[in-house]
Order: sequence, then C-alpha cells, then structure tokens
Amino acid sequence: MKHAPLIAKNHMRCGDCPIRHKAVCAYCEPPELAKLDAIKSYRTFQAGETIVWAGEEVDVLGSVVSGVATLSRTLPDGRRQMVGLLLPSDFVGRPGRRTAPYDVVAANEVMICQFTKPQFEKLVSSTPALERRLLDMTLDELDAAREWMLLLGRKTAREKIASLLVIIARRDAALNSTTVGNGLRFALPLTREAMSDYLGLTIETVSRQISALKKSGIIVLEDARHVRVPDYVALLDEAGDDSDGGFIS
Amino acid sequence: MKHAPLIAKNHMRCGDCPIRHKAVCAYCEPPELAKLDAIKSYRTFQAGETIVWAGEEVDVLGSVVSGVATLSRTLPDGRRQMVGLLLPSDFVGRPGRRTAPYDVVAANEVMICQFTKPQFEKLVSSTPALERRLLDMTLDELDAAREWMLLLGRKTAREKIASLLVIIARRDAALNSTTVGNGLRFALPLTREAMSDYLGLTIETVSRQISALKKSGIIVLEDARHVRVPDYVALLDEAGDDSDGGFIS
DNA sequence: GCGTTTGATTGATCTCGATCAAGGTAAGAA
DNA sequence: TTCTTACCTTGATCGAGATCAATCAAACGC
Repeated sequence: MKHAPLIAKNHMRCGDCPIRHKAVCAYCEPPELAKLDAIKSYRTFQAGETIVWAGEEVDVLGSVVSGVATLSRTLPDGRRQMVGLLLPSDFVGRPGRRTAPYDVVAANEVMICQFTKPQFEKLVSSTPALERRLLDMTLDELDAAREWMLLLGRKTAREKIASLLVIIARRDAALNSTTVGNGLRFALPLTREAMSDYLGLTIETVSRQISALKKSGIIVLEDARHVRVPDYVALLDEAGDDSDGGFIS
Repeated sequence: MKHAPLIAKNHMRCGDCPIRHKAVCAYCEPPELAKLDAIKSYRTFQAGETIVWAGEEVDVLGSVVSGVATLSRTLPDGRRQMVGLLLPSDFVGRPGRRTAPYDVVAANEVMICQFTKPQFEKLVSSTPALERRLLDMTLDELDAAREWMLLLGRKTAREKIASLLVIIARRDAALNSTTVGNGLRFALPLTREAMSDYLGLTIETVSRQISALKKSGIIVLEDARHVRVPDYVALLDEAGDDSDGGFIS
C-alpha cells in the first residue's frame, strides 16, 4: 500500500512573517508579497476566545501564525460539531462574504497575521493570480470537508481517533519536522472535548479509544497532551483508509 | 422561530438552456452568456452510470440540466459515504483541477450541459466576474458540506431523514414550485440506498424512519418515491435546527 | 497548607441504530 | 401467466458508543 508523503508542499514566505502564508504561495508573483507585507498587522486571541461569532460580521482576514482555531456549528439544544480546524498557515476569512455561518474559536493562544479588509480585497481584485489562489485554497478546504464527512458518516470511533492523530501528525511534521527515528512525536493541540466535537463522539469515547490505541502499542502517551507514534504506517492503517488521512492542505 | 425562504434566488438563463446555470448568474455580464452559449453541448448519462471515476481525469465540465448525480467516497472495505449531491443547475467539474477524489455517479438519467474544457477555462481566465462567481459557488458548496457535517456528526436518524427531505423539498420547489395549499408534494430522486449513503445510515434505518415520520403525520407517502408534506414548518422542526436545512445553493 | 476548578480516565448501564433475517411489491422477461 | 430481479418494509436481536457516575491529577487562588 502506498501512502502520501508526510510533508506538504511549501509555500513562499510573505516578507518577514514567521509562517508561510498559503494565500501567497509559489503561484503568486513576488511583487504581491511586498504588497501584502505593507497592509498587514498582528493580532492575538486568548484560549477560548471567540474570534468570529456565527452570523456576525467577520472582521478578521489573514493567516494563522501560531496556535489553533476551530470552526464549529451548534444546534439550538447545544449539540456541537466542529466543521473546520485552522492550524498555522491556514487562511481565516471568507473572500467576498460578510458573515460566516459558524463560530471561530481559539483553541489555545492564537496569533493571526491580519490584512486590512478593504485593502486586501482591492489587492485581490487587481491580482488575478491571488484570486485564483483563493479559489484553489477553497477547493482544498472543500476536499478536506468531504474527507471529514467520510470520517463522520462511516468510520468507527477507533478509526476516527487514528485519523485525527494522522492529521495532527502531518500538520505538525510539516511545520516542525520532529521525526524520532522512523517514528514521530507531537503535541495534541486540542482538549479531549474539542476532539470529541471534531469527531462527532463524546469525551468519554475519545478518552477510551486513546487508551485503547495506547494499550495496542500504536501510540505512546507521554502525558495527556503529548503523543509518540513508534510506527507511523501502523497508525495510518488504524485510520481505515489509504488516502492522505484528511490532510487539510 | 424564523425560517429561511423556501425558494432560492434565481439565476440568469444561459441562452436557450432548459435550466438556469449557476455559473452564469445575475452577477455576470450578459455578453458572457452568449460566449458560453457558443461552446456548449449536451450529454446524457444513464441511471447508475459513473460520470467521473475517483482519481481519474475529469472530462466533464458544465451544469446538470436534469436528473440527479451523486459524489461519493468509498473506503477500501466498501463502506461508502456520499459527499455531494448534484441537482439541476448545479455545476459539475473542478476549475483548475485535473482529477477528483470521489466518484460522480448518475442516480437516475442525467443530462449535462457541457462546455469544452479548454475554451471554458480560457473564458474564465479572461472574465474576472466568472472567476469570482466560481469562487462564490465553491464557498456555497463548502457551507453545504459543513452543514452536512453537522448532520452526520450530531443528528439523530429521524433528524437526518427530515433534513434530507427539507433539502429535496427546497430544491424541488425552487425548480418546479409545486406547492399544494400550504403544503408540498415532491418526488424522491434517490433510492433508499442512496439516502443511506447520504446520511451515514443503513437502508433499514432509512426505511424505518420514513415509516415513523409517516406514522407521526409529518409526511404522507403516496408511494415509495413520492412524498406529500402537509405542514412544511412541522418537517423543518423535525430536522432539528433552524437553519436553511443544508440547502446546497 | 487546603479547597476549588478544570480536564482526563474508568466503570456500569442503557439505547439507538446496525445486523441478521424474512417477506412484500412492482416491473419486466419468458 | 409465472419467474426473476430490484427495491422496499418490517421483525428480532446485537453491539458500539452514549449516558450516568465516580475518581483522579494538575493547576490555581487563598
């Protein structure tokens, strides 16, 4: 069985940003980088802070520099389902839309490299490559959402947990490249509750399945928030499919 | 509780097409309609025929004129999850992508108004309004996918069925406007099996929940494929949330 | 120190939807 | 007509994950 490469393609750095903005990648002309550089500023959100309320004006537009943010929808009776996960280099904001139908919440301390909205939109209009890049990113998000639907609709609790670990491992490796021998080590940027919202499970089931993967030797729990994976391929096999494991590119 | 309007916004007709293409809507300049008109042709697929195989070259690009097509992903062991539903006026094809990670299958006889790929892509490059429209449509699909994730992750079987009926009712009403008093009547364009793939359930559960909704008086089954809804708001309430019910606009 | 809070784990039990199985119904072929 | 096939329905039982509940551990304020 062939597996997708662990490390994602790189994106060009925007000026002195501590991350690689996906919105300005190799497809864009270098001059655009300087233009983006001129209209950006940084903004920080605390863990638990809501960055965007569902239905209200979206006043953030930029890239996640550090930390993790979640997109989630809530039913009137309180049931919650996470519908998106924003990790460093992911884009925040909806080009051409005033509002979003979901909450954006900081899972831990989040720094965002923010562009001023009117200036960014002016830049987009005058830069076809940038607009095409936004379409490309949105298609990637759509693919990720559809992979996620397969997970929610048809995978077992154990497969769901393994799939989530694969996604986090890939994203972590793409940013930090902390391989240990032929294994991996990474931090879980989400609480058990956030994981349960992601996977359509309860906290208890998440906890039990993580314990089960530990007992099977697939993962080693250093503490509740740090995981070692001795054999990455074994974890991939637990995830139940041979695709890229729902990598949100 | 306020509910979204039943009928979707209209889209401008492209020449003599029997449907309203979403790709060429009121946002686009009228001259573009004529240009699209010049590069189109019609193509028909039989029920059950695969229009696009997962991973293979996508050689279709256009709009669904009639019939219903489904997008679905399959796990190696055969478990299947539908990840998209294409009804008349929906766009088929992925701008700027060679392949798709899912199968596109005709649920019944499907007619597609197809554009020649290189010419359509040339038109898109030279028409910023069209490119922006494609981005807008992709964002709509993303919103629909996320609504669907909420359904798959957190709704009960009964709520799932009611939500699907709402989606079909809305789409049907937008196209045919067949209201009956303050109720509705429409055909189910999907088999029970396709519904179960859509909702992450088994055929048996779909059948049982439809029977249950019938017994509750929420719906009337004229036969296995035709439904009457005496009270649309009652059905909406069964769907479990006050949103637009996952309307794929 | 101690009490409180927040997040994680584990156990006991229940329930919704899956699974296994048997029939029913309508359309089409021989 | 009867046989076949595809699709749908209903019943009986099972089991994965939810729910209810207790315990534990680390962090924090007083």
